Amino acid sequence: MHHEHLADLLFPDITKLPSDYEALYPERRLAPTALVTRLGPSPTGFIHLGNLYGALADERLAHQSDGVFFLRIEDTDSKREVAGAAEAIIEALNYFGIQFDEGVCQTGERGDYGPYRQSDRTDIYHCFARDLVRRGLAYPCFCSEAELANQRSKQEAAGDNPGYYGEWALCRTTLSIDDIESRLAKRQPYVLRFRSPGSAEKNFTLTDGIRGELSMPENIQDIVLLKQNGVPTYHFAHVVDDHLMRTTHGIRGEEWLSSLPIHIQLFQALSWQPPVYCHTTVLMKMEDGVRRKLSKRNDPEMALSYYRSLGYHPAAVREYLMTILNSNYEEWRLANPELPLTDFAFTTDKMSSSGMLFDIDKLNDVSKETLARLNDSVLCDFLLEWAGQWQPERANILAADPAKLTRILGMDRHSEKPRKDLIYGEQILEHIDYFYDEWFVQRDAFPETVQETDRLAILEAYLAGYDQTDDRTTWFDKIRSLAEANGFAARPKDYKKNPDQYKGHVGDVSTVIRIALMGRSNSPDLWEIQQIMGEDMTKRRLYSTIQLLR
RNA sequence: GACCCGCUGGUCAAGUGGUCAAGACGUCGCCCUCUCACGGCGGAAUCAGGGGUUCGACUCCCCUGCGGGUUACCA
Repeated sequence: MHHEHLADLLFPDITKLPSDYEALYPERRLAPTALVTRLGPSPTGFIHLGNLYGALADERLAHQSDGVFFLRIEDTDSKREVAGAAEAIIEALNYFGIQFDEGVCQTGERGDYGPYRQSDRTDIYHCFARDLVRRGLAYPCFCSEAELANQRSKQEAAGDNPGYYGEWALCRTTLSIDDIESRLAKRQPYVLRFRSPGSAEKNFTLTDGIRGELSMPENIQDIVLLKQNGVPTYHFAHVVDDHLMRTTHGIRGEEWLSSLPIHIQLFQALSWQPPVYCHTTVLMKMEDGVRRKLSKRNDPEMALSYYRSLGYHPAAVREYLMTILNSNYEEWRLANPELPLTDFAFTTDKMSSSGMLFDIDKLNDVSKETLARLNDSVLCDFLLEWAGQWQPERANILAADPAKLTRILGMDRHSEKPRKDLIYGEQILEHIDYFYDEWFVQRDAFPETVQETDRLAILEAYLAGYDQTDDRTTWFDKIRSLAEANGFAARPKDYKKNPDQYKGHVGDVSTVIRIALMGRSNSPDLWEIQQIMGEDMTKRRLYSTIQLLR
């Protein structure tokens, strides 16, 4: 009976009963196969690739099953909180195509299972904490930080596991109700601890959505439920929330695997069904020959903003993430190049349980394939928008003639075998900068194999015979004759057969023209480039190079 | 230290007792070709190690090693 008394003592202001909340947040009226998932970031202001990786899994699982995906802000640690972080998270995920159905949003909150910020749910946590106290499953602990530290060193010295459990859980057993009452009267600070019913000898098993059967020893730690300031710990808060918000699948990082016994025990203590936990793996990188977890401090490529600022298309990042998220996605994509990724049947059991290396080469390849499927004007709009945000001064130059930019981006991309050399904004700009006088630079030198006098002769003859209205074959026939006239083979094969008879072949000649026109020896189809550049720029570039050579 | 998770080519991986151990990226070579790109063909390259169980182990069990995580009134 004194549990009841203690509960009243600790939570005098709590009037609602657990059953009230159960009624307030009833089972969702969804199809039995519908999944309810959530993203529960803490608002530290930093959102990384790992967050997006998990969010994409959450999103797919919920939406492909006609379920619900919601955003819950887990702000129980005010020390780490950054103002405006929630909005930043929403905006960043939104950019990469992740939409929430429910929870915290730009304009506040929406949904019937809120509030969705843990800091607004104190009464709810206290109600269930009170219930645990009432049932003898939680108790106040007055041990100070110093006492706990002291105890921990004793445990270490004795070779015992550290923590607040069994014999070491002093406040669990030694405190009488009178003791507690007088300490409370003196306003002595305390935390509320869980009275763990576990035993270290016993194991429990459960099925992880990703890892399958898991067997772990029961939790025996009397973990903290409510901190001194009355705010719940993650352990307690997420259990209450996931139940009341009727979450069916809890996708989270593998760093939570170790505390799974705590969470399962809490669900049992509250007589609730836990969600299907799905513990994802961490993203790592290779450094000095060893695998290392990707860290936000040292690895800029961890930040989502990194990809945004470089101008990776959100669809490319999503596509890459899908390939590492589900091992059969790539195969599916190969068979269905045109389908939206939402047509893919995503499953948790195809997710990897071993730590994977982040592979920028793969991302780039996926990005090439993705951009190849985008039509020119969409790509153009994307590039303009990206540049506008991250490179305003360059954006102005591009935006002056969007039609030209569209043509540039469309070069050689409309055949059965389109070019796939566009990867991300920054790279694309570098790729096409020769179209703009402001960015034109002599990147490559003339080939050594072509004498200086020949360079000049070629360019002079080319300019003299240049006709913007030539079609592609006429134009190239001119180049062939130009090559021959200057002692170069009209066809590379002729040169290969008799290298001694020629100075080089038509390829060398067009390289000279390329250098003059674009400052580089490699480029897409020269004729098409000239068509886009226009007669004026083409002739001007040829002429100024001729001047230089003279 | 203890506990937990993981370990197939350089990378992502398929595989669930019997396979010449898929595929993709990367890499190398060849072909196509005015360069680049695209595409085509081909090559090199993998079951962490050791014990079991079994007629037979990448697959099951144990040990070791390596990597990661947890061990907070952070999440």
